[in-house]
Amino acid sequence: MGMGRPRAFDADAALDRAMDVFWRHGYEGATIAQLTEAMSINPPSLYAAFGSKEGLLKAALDRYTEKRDAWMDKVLNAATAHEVAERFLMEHADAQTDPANPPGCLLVQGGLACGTGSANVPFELAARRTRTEDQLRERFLRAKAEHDLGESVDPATLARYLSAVTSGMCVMASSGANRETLREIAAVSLKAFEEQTKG
Amino acid sequence: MGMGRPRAFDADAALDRAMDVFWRHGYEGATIAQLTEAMSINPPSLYAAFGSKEGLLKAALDRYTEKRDAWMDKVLNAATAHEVAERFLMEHADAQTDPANPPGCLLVQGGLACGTGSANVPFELAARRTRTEDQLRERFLRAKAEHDLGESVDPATLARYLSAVTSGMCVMASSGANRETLREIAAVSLKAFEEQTKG
DNA sequence: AGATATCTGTAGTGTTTACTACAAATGTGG
DNA sequence: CCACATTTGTAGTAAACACTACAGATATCT
Repeated sequence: MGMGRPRAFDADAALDRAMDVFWRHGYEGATIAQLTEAMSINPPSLYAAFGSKEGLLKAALDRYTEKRDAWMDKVLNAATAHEVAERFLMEHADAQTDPANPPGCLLVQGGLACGTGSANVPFELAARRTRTEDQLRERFLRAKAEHDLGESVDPATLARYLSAVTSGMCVMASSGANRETLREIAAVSLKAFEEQTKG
Repeated sequence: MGMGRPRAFDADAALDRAMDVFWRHGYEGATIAQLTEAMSINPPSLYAAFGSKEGLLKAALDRYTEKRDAWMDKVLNAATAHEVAERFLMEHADAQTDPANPPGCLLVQGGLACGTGSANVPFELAARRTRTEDQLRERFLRAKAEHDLGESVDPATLARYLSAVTSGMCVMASSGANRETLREIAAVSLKAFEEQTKG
């Protein structure tokens, strides 16, 4: 028995195109027509490969997470907690204003509030944001064990603070804030981090 | 000549209901059917009073801004820049987790990215967010003139930082962060503010 | 080569969307 | 009480939406 006609498009390349559309217009604002055009495929190919619009989003998010993990590894591998925070903030400022991508971050631009038919999309995005926060907390926990951070420091608070600041930078980037502006915010935030780790 | 049949609903009360729907589902996620049901009116009444879905959003935003201005007055009337920052952050933590409203802030939940047919909605929301930032900057400029803030302090940076943090708190509130968590973030942010105003 | 399994492109499907025509209702001014 | 101006409820409309039936194309395996 045969194995069927092979797929004529590269799924990962197509996902990169879809990612861009979701990023720019949000989940609900992105239409199947826009997605298929960007991916250079027809609707049946999209549905055969990803099942549904939401399935496509999840696949795109998986790919996004893949890239983000590689990026986070470099951040988390910094020697000290302070340097982790600095890299995290500054790399975010740069990434969110990278002209190669739409402004901001897909995990925020994708949609914070959706219609009743897409109610779980915001949850899906929130879960992926939480992942980043978890990674930071784990790293700061390790820093505490290594006596890089003091006993009185709460890793969860630090992680949440950094997560909140970068989410806020997302919002500002989406409304046109430039790289310098975001770096400025990152620099001020880093001072709070320093102050928090002293106490 | 007569003045026509009078309107049978209270426009401001109806706008409060519409605000809630936009807040909970975003601009694109909110349907006319949901809006008319929440407002307890029929579509023709909605369109006669507000022109279009986008017109309704703007009217709801005007009402939101009205309430927000009253709230900001109390914040801006604090004696010192430090107290302004403290009130701004803490009041935001409370407001964004007020059970009387959907979580987060309408100006962020409304929609950061929209479809091509609603492309100016994100701009409309961004403009209103900028207004708050402008108010803060003006207040810090005054603080500088009053020697409450030092010569080397940049009011624009301070305002942008606070704006970024509260936007980030919005994102976290929308994904379920509770009041204590937001207050914690506010407290850490306030330290950055203090540190920034010392330098 | 033949049978089989999957993909591709065309051309749709039913549903939901924002929005509205129209006639009845209800007020004001003369 | 009557002409007029505006609102209200019913019942839609055209367009856009996510999604798919189907037939032809293209590969693999025996």
